[in-house]
Amino acid sequence: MPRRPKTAQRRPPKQERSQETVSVLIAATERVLTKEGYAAATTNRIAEVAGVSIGTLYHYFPTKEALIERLVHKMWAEELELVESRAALVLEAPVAVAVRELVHAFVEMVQRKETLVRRWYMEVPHLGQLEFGLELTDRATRLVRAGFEARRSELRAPVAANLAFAADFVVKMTMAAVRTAARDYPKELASGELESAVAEMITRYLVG
Amino acid sequence: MPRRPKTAQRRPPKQERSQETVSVLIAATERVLTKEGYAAATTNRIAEVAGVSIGTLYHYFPTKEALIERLVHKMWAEELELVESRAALVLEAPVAVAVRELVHAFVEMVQRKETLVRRWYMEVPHLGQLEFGLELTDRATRLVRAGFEARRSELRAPVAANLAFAADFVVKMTMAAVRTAARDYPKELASGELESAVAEMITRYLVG
Amino acid sequence: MPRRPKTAQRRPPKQERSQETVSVLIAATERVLTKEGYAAATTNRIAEVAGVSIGTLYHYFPTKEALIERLVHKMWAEELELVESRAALVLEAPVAVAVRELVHAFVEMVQRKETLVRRWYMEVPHLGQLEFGLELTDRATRLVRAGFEARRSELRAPVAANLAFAADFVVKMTMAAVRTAARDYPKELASGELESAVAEMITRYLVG
Amino acid sequence: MPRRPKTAQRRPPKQERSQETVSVLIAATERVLTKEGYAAATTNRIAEVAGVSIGTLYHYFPTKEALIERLVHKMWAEELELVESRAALVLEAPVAVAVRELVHAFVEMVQRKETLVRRWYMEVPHLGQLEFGLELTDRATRLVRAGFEARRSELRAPVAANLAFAADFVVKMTMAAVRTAARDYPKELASGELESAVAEMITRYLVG
DNA sequence: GATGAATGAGTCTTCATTCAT
DNA sequence: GATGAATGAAGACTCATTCAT
Repeated sequence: MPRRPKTAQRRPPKQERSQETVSVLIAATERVLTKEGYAAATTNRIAEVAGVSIGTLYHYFPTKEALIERLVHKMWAEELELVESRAALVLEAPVAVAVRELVHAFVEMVQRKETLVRRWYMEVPHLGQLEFGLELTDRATRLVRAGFEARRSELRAPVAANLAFAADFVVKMTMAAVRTAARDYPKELASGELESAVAEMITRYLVG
Repeated sequence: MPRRPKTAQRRPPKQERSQETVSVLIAATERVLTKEGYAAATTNRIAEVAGVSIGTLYHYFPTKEALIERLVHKMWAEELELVESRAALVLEAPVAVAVRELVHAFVEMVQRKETLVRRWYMEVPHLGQLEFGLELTDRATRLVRAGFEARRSELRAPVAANLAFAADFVVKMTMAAVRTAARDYPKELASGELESAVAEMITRYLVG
Repeated sequence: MPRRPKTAQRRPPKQERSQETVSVLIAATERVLTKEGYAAATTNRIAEVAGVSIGTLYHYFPTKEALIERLVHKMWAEELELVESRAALVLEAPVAVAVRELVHAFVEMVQRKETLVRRWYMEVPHLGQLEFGLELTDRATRLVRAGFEARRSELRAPVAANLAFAADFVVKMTMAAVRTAARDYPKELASGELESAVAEMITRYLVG
Repeated sequence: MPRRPKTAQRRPPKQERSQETVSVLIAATERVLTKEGYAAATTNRIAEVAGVSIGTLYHYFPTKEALIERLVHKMWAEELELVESRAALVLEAPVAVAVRELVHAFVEMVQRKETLVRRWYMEVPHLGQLEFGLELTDRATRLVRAGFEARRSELRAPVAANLAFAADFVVKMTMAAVRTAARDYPKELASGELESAVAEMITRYLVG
C-alpha cells in the first residue's frame, strides 16, 4: 500500500470530461458538507452525490484530504476574487466609503455561503488553510495598503506611521468580525446592524 | 455507533474518588488534545493517558461527545472567571483603561493555553460550544454593560444610545480579535502589538 | 491514520482468554491459508473463521502482515523443534543413519502440513522469513556440525576440511530438496522414493 | 472482478506491430517486477511502463494472470533453451563434466536474472507454473537421460537401474539447489563455492 | 465501582477490468 | 487498433461503545 503525496492531483485533467468531473466532485463535496455536515462527508457519499463511482473520485484526487483541500482553496480564491473586484473603489474612495465597501463585500460572501461557512468554522479540520489563507490576507492587505497610501492624509498619525501594519490589522479584524458574526449571530448580520458597527469601528480606528 | 443522550452525565459524581476520576479524565482529554491533536484523541487513548480503563471512562461519560463538551465547558468557565475577576476594574476605571484591561485578560488566557487553543480552532468540531458560549458572552456582556452605565458620559452618543448592543459588540469583537490573532499571528500577539491595536480600536469606537 | 510498527504485537496477551484468542486467530489463519488459499485469506475471513470479530483480530495484531508473520514464525519454530528432537541421534549415530534420520524428519513435517506447505511455497509472500529462517538454519547447522565433529573420521577429506560449510550446505540442500518435492512431486515423496534418494545423495557427498 | 478464461490470448498477434506490443508488455512486466516488486506490478503500472494504454494491454491479454503467465513461460523457455544449448556436451562428455556444465548453466541463468528471480521466489504467486514447469523439467530430464544412457557404464548400479528416475531427480535437485542459493545465499553463489559443492554432490550420487 | 476484551458498522483506498469515443 | 475515463467489488483497518467478569 504505497502512499502517494497527499496534495498533488493524481492526473492533470486536460480533457474536458476530466475537468468537468473534477468540478462535479468539488461541487458535491461542498454540497454534502453544506447539507449533511462534515461527519457525513465520506468519500463514498461524495462520489454518490457527484454521481460518479468512488474509483473515479480517486482517479482525480489521491486522498480525501486532497479533495477537501481543493475545496478550501476554491473558497479562498473566491473570497480573494471578491476583494479584488472592489479594488477600484478601495483605491479611489474616501477611507470611510472604502471600509464600508470592504466590510459589505465580506458580509455578502459569507451570506451567500451561509450554511457552508457556518459548518465550516464549526466542523471542518482546517486543512492546508493557513498557507493559502495567508496569501489571501496578503493580497487583500496589499490592496488595502495601496488605498491607504492614496488617502494617507485622511489617516490618523499613528496609523499613517505604519501603513503595513494598519492594512494587515484592518483586513484581519474585518474578517474575524464577519466570520464571528456568521457563526454566532446570523440575525444581526442579516439585519445590517453588525455590518455598520464593524465599518464604524474600523473607520474610527483609521481616521481622526 | 449507537448514540446516547448528548448531555446528561451518567452518574452524578458525589463521592470524592469519582470526582477525582472525572477531573483526571478531563485533564487527560486536554492533554491528549494539546500534545497529540484531535485525530489522536480517541476514547481509548484518553483513558490510557488518564490511567483508567475505557470502561471507567464510560462509567462517567455516556459519550465521547459528552467528555469533550465537559472540557469545552471547563475552558469557557475559565474564560468567564477571568473576565469576572476583572469586574471591579471594569466597573470603576475609565473606559480606555477598562478596555485595555479586558483585552489584556483575554490575551493572557489565550497565551496560557496557547497550544490547545490553537489546535482547538484548527481541528476540533466545536461541540456544544454555542449554548455555553452564549452564556459566557452574556455574563461578560452584562459586566461590560454595567461598566458602560457607570461611565455613560465618556461614551459617544450613538454608543450611549444602545448600551446593550455596544456591550455585546465590544465583547464579541474583542474575543474574535484575540482568537484570530492566536490562530494566525502568534508572533504579533506575543509582542503586544496586536493587543494595543485592538484596545485602541475598541476604545476609539466607544469614546469620542 | 497513524501507522504502528508492523511487527510488535499490539498488547502482550497476559491473560488466558487473550492467549487463547491469539491461538485461535493463528489457527484460523493456517486453516484459511490451507483450505482456501492465500487470496482468500483476508483479515475479515480469518476473523470469521476464528469466530471473533475483525476488531478483536486487530486488538491482537496491528497488521495483517504481523498475523501472517506470527504464523510463519510458529511454523519455523516447529521445524526447528523437530530437528532438535533428533539431536541425540544426529550426535551419536553413524553419518549415514543420522542423515537418513534428518531427511526423514523434514519429510515427516512437510507431510504433516502437506497442503499448507504446498500453498505456502506457491502463494505466500515470504514475510520476514529470512531472519527467522536463518536462525533455524543456523541452529540446525550447529547441531549437524556437532554431529560431524563427533564423526569426523567417517567424512571425506574435503568435507572434513571445512565442517562449517559442509554442515550449512547439507542442511540447506536437504531442506530445498524436501520442499521442492513437496511442491512438485507429492507422490514420490509419499512413497519414500525421494526420501531415500535424498539421503543417499547427501550421505555419498559426505562419506567416502 | 469478473473472471475470464485463464489462458487463451485474446487475439493471435499475427501482425508485426502487435507482436512488438506483446513483447513490450512482457518486458515491462519483467521490468516492473524486477525494479518495483510484485505489489507495484499493477496492470496500470505495467501499461504505463510499456508506454501503451491500459486498454491496449487488455487488447492483448485477457487477464493480468495471462500476462504474468506469459512472462513465466518466457522465463521457463529461456531456462530450457539454456539447458538444450548444452545438449551436445551433456550427451558426449563424461558424467562429471556434464554435471558441472549443467549446474553452471543454471547458476549463470539465475545470476543473469538475479533480482527478478529473487523477487520471484519471494513474492510472486506461482501462477500456472506447474504445467509449464513440468514441461521444462521434462525436456531437461529427457536430455539428461539420453546423456546417462550414453554413459551408462560410468553410473553406479542403483542409478543405472532406473535411469528415468535418476535423470528426473538430478534435474530437480540441481534446480532446487541453485534457486535456494539464489534466495538465501547470493554471496556463496557468486563465489562459486556452492556451484562446486552442488556439482560434487550430484556427481558423487551418480558415479561410483 | 472497575476492568479490558470484544464488537462491528463504517472508513478510506486499491486495482483488475470494461467500454464509449 | 488504441485510448483512458470510469467502474465497483473488495480489502485493510479504526474506534466509539458494550458487557461479562
